[in-house]
Amino acid sequence: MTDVMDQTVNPNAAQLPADVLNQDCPSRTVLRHLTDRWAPMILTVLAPGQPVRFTELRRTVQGVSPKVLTETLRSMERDGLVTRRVTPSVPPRVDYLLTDLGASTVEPLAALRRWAEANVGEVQRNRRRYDREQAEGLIASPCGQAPP
Amino acid sequence: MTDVMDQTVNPNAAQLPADVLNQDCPSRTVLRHLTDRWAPMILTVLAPGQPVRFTELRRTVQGVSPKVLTETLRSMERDGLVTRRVTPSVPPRVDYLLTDLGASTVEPLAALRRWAEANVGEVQRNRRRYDREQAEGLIASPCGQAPP
DNA sequence: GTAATCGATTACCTCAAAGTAACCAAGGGG
DNA sequence: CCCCTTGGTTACTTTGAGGTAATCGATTAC
Repeated sequence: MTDVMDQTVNPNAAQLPADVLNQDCPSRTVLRHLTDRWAPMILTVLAPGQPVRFTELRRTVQGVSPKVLTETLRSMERDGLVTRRVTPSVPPRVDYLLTDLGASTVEPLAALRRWAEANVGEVQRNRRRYDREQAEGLIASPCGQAPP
Repeated sequence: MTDVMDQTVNPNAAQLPADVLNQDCPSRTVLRHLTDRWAPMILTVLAPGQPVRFTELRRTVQGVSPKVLTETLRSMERDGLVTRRVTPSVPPRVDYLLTDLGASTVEPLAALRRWAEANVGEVQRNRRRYDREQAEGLIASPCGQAPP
């Protein structure tokens, strides 16, 4: 659960301005958690501000296993992005909701998600073109003969 | 190099609007590449628009190995985010520069990077508080006696 | 002659993240 | 009596992303 990179490796880096390009800057761990496999999707679901139950999250974020969903939510709770609210009942009810800090990630992450959704077509075309050109270059020269 | 998720698993999902929450939507692969470990940092360095040499990239993005830098750049070239420009000389010179598509990722990714750099302090405080509260709950009850 | 440069590639290894499957308690419904 | 529910946990396995170190070829600088 705890992360090796949570601590600053180089003690001299402690009070310098944060810079993800700097190997020792702890902002790298923050960026990595934000870009964890499931975190952007979870934050997308929580973005409207309504509390969401564990099982509903599990259904909405398609393909996530309960183990990984729990782990990711714990990590986000530890970072202060979400609040876990337990209602003791049978069956138990647990809601997750954004903190103010978590809510401030919604805009940047939504922009990234929108970019991916808007440009998936162009990216796929680029990939096909690249793979085709790679194959051409490897198999034969323009005249149908093997390259020198 | 090629990616299993590059193809749509469910053929019926082909022409639906892109949605990262959908397990079969190829936009998920796009989002994942954008959030690859080194991609946001590489795009940060290329953001100004000037071509950047391989070795300069290697120096600026601290901690990246040549192998992984090559892999990441290839993947970004395949997706159409960067252009690789070779100048045959001795020693060889290779520049990388953003395509228009790549340039359009700069804003969203820079916003994410800025968030990480701006909030690293608060996140670290949250982590310390969470870990402290966890330790308290596990070790002793408020009266110094073991919990029932 | 030999060291350094650049932009890789290769083989190999490691480790953390993710996946799988089983199980839990405490009740309610059939 | 058995199974369903919720929100997990545990143990185990898999994967793949990433890291390490060595090497390359062609040339210039020392």
